[in-house]
Order: sequence, then structure tokens, then C-alpha cells
Amino acid sequence: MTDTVPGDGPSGAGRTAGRRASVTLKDVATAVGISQSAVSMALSDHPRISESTKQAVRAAAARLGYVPNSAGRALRAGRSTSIAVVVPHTGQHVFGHPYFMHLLVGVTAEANARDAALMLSTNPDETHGVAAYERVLRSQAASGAIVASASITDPNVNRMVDAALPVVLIGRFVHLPHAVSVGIDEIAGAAAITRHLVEEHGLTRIAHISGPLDHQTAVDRYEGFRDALAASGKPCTHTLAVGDFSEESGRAAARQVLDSMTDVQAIFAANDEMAYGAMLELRSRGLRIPEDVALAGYDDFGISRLTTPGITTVHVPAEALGRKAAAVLFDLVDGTAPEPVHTVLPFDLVIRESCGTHAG
Amino acid sequence: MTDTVPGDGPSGAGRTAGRRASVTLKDVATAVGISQSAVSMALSDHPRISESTKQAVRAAAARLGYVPNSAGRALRAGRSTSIAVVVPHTGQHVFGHPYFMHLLVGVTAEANARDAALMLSTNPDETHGVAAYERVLRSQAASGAIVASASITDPNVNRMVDAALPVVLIGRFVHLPHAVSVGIDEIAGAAAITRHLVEEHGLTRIAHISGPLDHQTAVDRYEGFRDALAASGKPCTHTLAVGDFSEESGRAAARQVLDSMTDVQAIFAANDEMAYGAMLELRSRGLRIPEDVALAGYDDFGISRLTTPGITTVHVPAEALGRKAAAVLFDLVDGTAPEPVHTVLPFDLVIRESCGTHAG
DNA sequence: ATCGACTGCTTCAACGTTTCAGCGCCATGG
DNA sequence: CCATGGCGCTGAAACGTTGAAGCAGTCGAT
Repeated sequence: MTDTVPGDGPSGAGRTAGRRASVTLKDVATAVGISQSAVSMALSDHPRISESTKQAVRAAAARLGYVPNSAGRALRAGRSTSIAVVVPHTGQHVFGHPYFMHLLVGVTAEANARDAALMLSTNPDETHGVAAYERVLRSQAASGAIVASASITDPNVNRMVDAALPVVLIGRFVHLPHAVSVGIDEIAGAAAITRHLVEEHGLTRIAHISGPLDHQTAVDRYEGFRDALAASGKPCTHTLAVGDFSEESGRAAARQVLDSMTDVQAIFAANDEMAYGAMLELRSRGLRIPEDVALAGYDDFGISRLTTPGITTVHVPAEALGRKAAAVLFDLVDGTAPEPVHTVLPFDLVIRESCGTHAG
Repeated sequence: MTDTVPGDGPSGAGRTAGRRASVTLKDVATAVGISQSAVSMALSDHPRISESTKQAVRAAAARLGYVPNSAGRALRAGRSTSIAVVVPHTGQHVFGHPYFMHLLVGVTAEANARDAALMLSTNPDETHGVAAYERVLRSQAASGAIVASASITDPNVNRMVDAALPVVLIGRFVHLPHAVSVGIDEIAGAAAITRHLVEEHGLTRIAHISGPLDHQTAVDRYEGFRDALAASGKPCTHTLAVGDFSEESGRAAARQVLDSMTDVQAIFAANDEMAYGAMLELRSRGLRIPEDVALAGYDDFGISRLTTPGITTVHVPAEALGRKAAAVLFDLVDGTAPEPVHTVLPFDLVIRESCGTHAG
């Protein structure tokens, strides 16, 4: 395979690349015999480049295995193509929860679709939390961030939003009305499942096991629960026990509920893990689900399918949330977004067996 | 606060920054009144810069909020400071497994400690799998990669290793003896737990539920199991059922084992999820654990602590593996590694109640 | 024949960083 | 009194990319 190259340049272009770190525009340019700008323009399909040249360039680029250097591109463009996902607290805390997993799946899918890289940032530790991802963003390694923080009081979220960087929040942030966010209507979700318990199954003595009330989701789900009861027009009695979204706390809360409220007909836990904890407690007391006590959860991240009986729950489309958040972020970065301040995705009410037989 | 600046430059350095995209070396330089090279050298603590200048530079940098632009730095250095984690198959498949979560925790911790960014790469889909992360790496967005793939037959792993990029594999890759890897001795782990069943509890009729045998871990754990039985010197009977590491498959495998092998005394599942599936099957048949059938798992990623009885298992230090893999990768990238081809981390045998009462 | 427009490329500058050679200065030693 | 050299900094170059401006050549219209 003889490969004649116009040898007008002093740079020895004829070598066989050997341990060449990477193929640059210049390599492609000398291979084709044109300037590197022309190569750049050809590859971006600039109209001022002839079709024949474009073909030659594309062929040479493919043959040499040219891949644009992201640093050069980012430097020139003033911003990188990658986006960051910032997750609160330590990595430990984050990856433990299936919610973030599903979120990440969605985000990576969208990022992959746009050929963008994804950076993952967690707080190195709880105390000087800002450090890690602040540097990532300020160094312009990522052109925007998706923040998946649950706590109402997290000051980092405010800082990020204030930093004039493209940021998309996942969830609802009542104190940041102008921040761009993606979420579902948690209030409506909780109301829907509560309404199901009340109207479909005629249950009127219902306990709610909420999450920690400095989490907006916990607050919203509790609010939806009360709203639905109030709107039902039936004389409902309810009580509250607060958990921390863990199975263990759910079990403890159920214990508390069962000890304090007589004749509980249903327990609505603010997530499936707590519902599962409640299930264990009910079972240990010999109470049948749903015959003696109906049970409902929230999230539908897997566990609720596997239990016996399956837990009636609200399906949170976490993967779709991640996808959407990434899409919104890309639009924000590109500046091609018609003010998509708050995006609300639909949820699904998933009726399984734990809330009663599905008669009319 | 009057802030006098030597006004010899034509660039209006006195403005209040306003919507300035980012602070560069030049901004710090004009603030201090020296050249940007001097600022660069001062910030990197170059000995040829006076202490007083360094202090002034550091103060100005802090005041202005200077953060080095990663693209500029990467471009100049020829490589970026970030590393990539490449995970096999689709995101869906990956994030579902707690193993990867723990791995990621470790990797992020180490990356954070080195002020490096972490990129996450998954295959966009199973068919043209290479695309996403190959581009990430070839574009030099990351200077090296950690590959966490389990499949023996994954061709992408070979490609990555061949690509002359710094790559650290997690696990054992028998067909890639020269690749740098980090893992635990799965054979020894499986042998240890098997030995415990045989020698500590005197069990001799043992079934193994393995993972899919195109996963090296599954193969190794099975091998360790057989090795230990062979080495025990006792007349042991064993059988094998193959699962796919899922709870459901574990239950199915247990069903198969219980139907085919009479008087099974113990089941050793190749991971905890399958052990949990086996537990459900045993329970549904009214068999007590450990009185009627002892049970052991592998991984210890959480579930095995919560069950009743707790499952005896081998603790896989996934977080430590992630940390170590990242550390090795950084060394590899820096070129400061004394050939750490295969790193083997210790495991822990975790004795709980599922294998029998812990008498002598 | 001359002008203008168009075509297809090249040249040049810029993004922010690091690093190396070099420069003026002063102190020291011969 | 001049050579030497350390000190503290400056200037320039380079990394790979992009895009505006420029520049030959051609073609159609005047």
C-alpha cells in the first residue's frame, strides 16, 4: 500500500504513526493535502467546501481514526460538551438509593444520544460540601449540571442556581421558583393513591408513614394524602408517623401506628421501602394484607413488584425524569429553550394486591 | 475599598466583572500587575517566584474566584485530569446491580481525593456497543479508564486494552494476562465459605447455585467450591444449578436442586440475591434454615444482613476495589507505577446464622 | 474588456494554559 | 572594574480546534 503524500511540509508526515498519541486535524490535513481549517470545515459539512474534498476528508479521517480532541474543542468553543450530574452528600448515600440509579440511567441515555460525556460529582463529605462539584463546574469541565438533591435545606442547591450556570433541578424546590426543574406532581400522586384507598376500597381510617419532613417529596406526599382525604367528602380519620424512607424506619413507624390507632384500615407509606417495612410489621402481628390492613407505597423501584402481595404504589418515572432533565439541560446550554421553567412528568398509579381485591 | 491597579494595559481591568464568563489567568495577572506566566508559576508554587508575589497572587486568585480552565489545561498538558468509568451493556443493566454502585462509590472517593473529575460511560446499546466510550477516550476527555465488565466474552474489553490507553480492569480476565487489573481471589473466597460449611458444620451434601458460566466470577466461585470439597478429604456429594445472579433465578435453581438431590444439607449460592431466592423457596417448602438446609451466599451487598436468618456470605469489598482501581489508574496515567499488573484485595468471610449455629 | 460575484480553499487569530529561554538587575568574586 | 551568576520576572510558543477574513481563479453580466 503505497501512500503518496505531497511532501511540501517540513514536518515528517510520512511516518507510520507508531506511538502517536492521537490523530489531529493536521494529520488528516496532510494526508489529504489541504489545510487543517479545510478539514475542520469539511467535517462540519461547511457549504464552502466542495463535495469531492469532503469525501476525501471523511475517508482520510475514518482511515486514520480521527477523533476530535475534546479539550481543543472545548477551549475554542468556550464550553465543553459534557454535562455533570451532581448528587448530594457522599457517594455512599447516593448510590445506595435506587432512585438515583434510575435517574442516572435516564441521564446517561440522553447524554449518549447527544454524544455528550457525563461527569459524576458527589460531595466529598458532608461538611465542606461544595468543593468537588463547584470546581468541576467552575473549571468549565461541564457546561451545565443536573442537581438531584432532595433536602429542602441544602444550601448548595441555592449556590448552584445562583452561580449563573445552566442548572436543572430534579424535584420541586418551592424556595427557588425561578430555577429550572423537572419533576412529577407528588401531591397529585399521593392524592391519587389515597383517593384509590378511600373511594375504590371504601377505607376511611388511614395512617400515613411519611419521609423526613425536610424533604420536599415527603412534604408533598403528605400534603397530597391530606388533600385527598379532605376532598373525599367522607368522614376519614388519619394519623401520621414519620420515617426516613428506610425499610427499618417504615417498620418502626408501622409499629407506632398500630399501637396508637385502633382499627387502622390502611397504611400509606411515602415510599415502597417503608411500605415493605410496614408489611413485615403487619405480618409479624399476624395481620393479613389486604384483608386486615391495606397497604400502599410510592416509587415502584422494584421491591414493590417482588413482595407478596405486590404493593400498590405510584410509579415514579425516574428514568424518564433523568432523560428529561438532561434534555432540558442541553436545551438550556444551547440557548434553544423557550423558558421550560418547570417540567412536570406524568406518574402512574400502579394497582397491585396490597390495597385490596380489585373489585369495583 | 480602593483598589489601585497599575493601569498600563489597554484592557479595561477595572470593571466589576459583572457577567464575566470565567476568571482566567490574565484577570489575576492584571489584578496583581504581573504577567500571566508569573501567575501560573506562582499558583503552581514554582521556586523562581518570590514568596511575596505568590502571596499576592494567591490572594487575588481567591478574591476573584479563579479556577483553572480544564480545557486549557488539558490541551496544554496533552491529557485531561479526569478518568472514566466504563460499564458494560446498557445503563439499565449496570445501575441495577449493587456491585457497580459500591464500585462507583470507591472510584468517586478516590477521584475526589485527587481533584479529578469522573466520567461515566455506558454502552448506548448492546449491538454497536463500542461507540460511546471509545469516543470518550479517543477524544482524550479522560486520560484513562476503569472497566468493570463481567463477561468473559466481552470484545470491548479487549479493544480497550489493545488501544494503548491506560486501562484498569476490575475482576479477573484470564485471557488478558497482561492487562492491569484489580480484584479479589474469588476462588479462595468460594473455597473458604465451602470449607466453613464442610469443616465447621460437617455438611457433606452441598449444592452450588452458580451464576452464568460466561462470567469469570461465576466460574471462579464454582471452581473454589469444587476445590474446597476435593481438598476436604471427606466424602462430599455436590450438585450444580446455574442461575443468572437474580433472585428469581436463585429460587428456580433451588427448586431444581431440591427436586433432584435428596437430603441436601446446604446450598451455596454464588451471590446473595440468588441465596435470597433460595431462601424463599426453602421457606415455601417448610424447610428451616439452617436446621434443615444451611445456606450461604456471596457478595454481602446489603440484602444478606437484613434477612432472617442473616445469610453467611463472603464480603466483597467493592468500594475498596473501586478505590484501588482508581488509585492504580492514576498511577498508570502518571507513569509512576511499578508494574502493578494484578492487584488482589482481601475478602472477608462473614459468618451469620444461615449456615448453622456457630458452635465449634 | 472590465467588473463583480461566486467558489474553494488558505492564512491567521483566538480560546487558557504551561513552560522554556531570556532579560535586566544586583551582589559577589576575581 | 569587569565577568559571573542568581533572582524574579516577561515574552513567546505550543497544545487542537474553529471561523472570519482573505485570496486566487472562474464565470456571467455589462
